Amino acid sequence: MTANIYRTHHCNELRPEHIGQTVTLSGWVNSARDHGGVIFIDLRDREGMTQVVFRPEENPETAQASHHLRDEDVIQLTGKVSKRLEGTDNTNLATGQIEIVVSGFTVLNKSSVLPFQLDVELSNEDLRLKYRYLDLRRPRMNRNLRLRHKIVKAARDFLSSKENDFVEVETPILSKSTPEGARDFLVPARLNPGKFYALPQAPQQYKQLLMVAGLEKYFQIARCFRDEDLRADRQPEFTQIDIEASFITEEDIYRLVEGLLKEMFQAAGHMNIPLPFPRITWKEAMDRYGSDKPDTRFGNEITDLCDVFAKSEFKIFRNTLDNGGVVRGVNAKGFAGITTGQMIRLNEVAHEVGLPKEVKQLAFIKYEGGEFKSPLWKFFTDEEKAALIKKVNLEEGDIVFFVAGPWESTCTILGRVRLEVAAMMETTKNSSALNFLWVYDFPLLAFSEEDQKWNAVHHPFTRPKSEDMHLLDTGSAGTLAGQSSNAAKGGSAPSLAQIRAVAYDVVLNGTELGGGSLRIHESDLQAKMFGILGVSEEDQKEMFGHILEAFQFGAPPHGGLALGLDRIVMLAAGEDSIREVLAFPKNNRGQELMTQSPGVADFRQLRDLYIASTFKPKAKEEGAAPQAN
RNA sequence: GGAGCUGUAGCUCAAUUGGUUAGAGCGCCGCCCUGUCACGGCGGAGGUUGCGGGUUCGAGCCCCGUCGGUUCCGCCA
Repeated sequence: MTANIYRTHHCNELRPEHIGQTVTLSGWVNSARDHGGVIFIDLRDREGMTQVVFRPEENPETAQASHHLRDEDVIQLTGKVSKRLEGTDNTNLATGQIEIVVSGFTVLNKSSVLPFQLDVELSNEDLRLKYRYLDLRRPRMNRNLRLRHKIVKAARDFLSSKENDFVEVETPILSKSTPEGARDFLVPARLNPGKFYALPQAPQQYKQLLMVAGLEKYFQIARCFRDEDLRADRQPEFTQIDIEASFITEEDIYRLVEGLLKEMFQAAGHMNIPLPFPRITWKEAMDRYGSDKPDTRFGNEITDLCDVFAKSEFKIFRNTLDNGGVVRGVNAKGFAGITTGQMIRLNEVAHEVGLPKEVKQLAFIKYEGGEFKSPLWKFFTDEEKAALIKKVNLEEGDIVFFVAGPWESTCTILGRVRLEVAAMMETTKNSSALNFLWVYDFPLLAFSEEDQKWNAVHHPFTRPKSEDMHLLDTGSAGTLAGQSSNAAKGGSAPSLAQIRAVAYDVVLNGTELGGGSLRIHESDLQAKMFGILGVSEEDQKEMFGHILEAFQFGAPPHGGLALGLDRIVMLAAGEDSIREVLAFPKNNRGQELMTQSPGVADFRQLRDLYIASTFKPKAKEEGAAPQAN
């Protein structure tokens, strides 16, 4: 710290070797202990705390004035570093062997009583957000912000190092709307009446065009914007570490990102991160974990039971199997003691993610007290029972949940059940494991029943695997829906659904940290993709003409990835919400409660922008006059 | 858009089957206190139980509506 008129040292600096020196400190009153005579103050700054003492017998006027100090007053004081009295050292304080005997002080700013205490956990998040500048004074929040800085710095340093040599480039925030993906935030363009900028959902096109520009290695700590509903790990504006490089393969990306994440987590104090990360295909992730972002910190994997029930006479299983569906289960080890409430909750969860309404009750078998308990048991033959017990390793105290249906939704449902059981059993509660994982070979396309068309799973610039490239021609407009249902039944006819992308996600403990892909760099292939996605040639020209044209001027093969910085910091900090690692986050409705954004716009502002709001506030009651509050 | 949880003093929470004047801790204010470190002691202030309606002799508690918060589903290329 550089000494200046406010202070010669910070509050976590003075040690016994400073005894005898006259020092000046500035900071906040963390607590005041007024004994009537002698008064103690813990003075706090961002580095730590130092006890200061006011002694009436040495400086009567100063001591008298100190009676009026209250918590969170900002003061500047001068005094002599002294050894504490015998037996009064405080081992909880780094500066606990010394204290400052104050000769004089100034109140720089008096504090009113705070709306909440800084030393007590607060459950009212509204209040925390309204007074965020006070909330951030608390050590935990202060630590989180500084941790975030360290992690970002580690990322910058790693990518900028001589060895990696990436170039940080800023791309526009005022950008252009794209048809695919999330809802855009729009900004009216005053100089172009009737037109709008869109805030970027990601710098995707810009970074690819930087590759065409010959930059070869680009990164950016990029703010991204998506106007969708919020979650604990989703804010309307968030930060990505955005990376793109030319003349590389996915192996280069894996190696780079593994090194990068290791550096970032090490900066946060997590030292044991073995490389390389394990890899799993999307298909296997779905098969075993029912998720494209598996949490591998615990077992209870999904077991396929099609062979066990291949000859089953049980109607539901029979029909499912005959229609190309699957029967699968999850053995929740040691969860036979499930409560009624938990069972109800599990059913809700299963229905939320697609268990058909007709299936009233998630099927189960539990083995408890040497007895098999199940509504289904009576439908199974002895061979089936024996095969089942063996296949899922059903032991005393276990409960197995079953789902029968199409492969993907069956896996998804069981995957959610698996996670919910783990949450109920608090399986990962005290785990410090960091299970990094690559998920690769994602499908390129998914058929949307809602839109009745094929959509890009990752984004429209994603490169199909070369061995699947020929399948791009299997899609012709009239047969798309038919192919989709064929794929859903696990049919083997050539289908757009079977095309794999050179796309990969990096996952940590069941959270997607980021994802990327190799890109299309050929204009004809890119045009073909847009065609499959149902973007008309006219729209292609209008919305993507620049990128299609760019790909005709010597575009290098390229690819990249984006990492969700907020989530990374959240996990590194051990927090459950990214709001805890953002200085000024928004609440569930996208409001920032401290400044009260978003706010209303003045009629003149709107007029300048050539826009008018069509919003009509709901009338409270018929005939009731609107009330000001 | 849907579901769960939730709303009581400045903060964190309590209040038996619906039953007297809605309590506690912390904080705040006043007085006392010269070695504390979450200092201590004594005293005090502070509440339209989110809001509106209903049931009841009686509602913080039950019912309906509404508003806010939060978690999840939908959504998030």
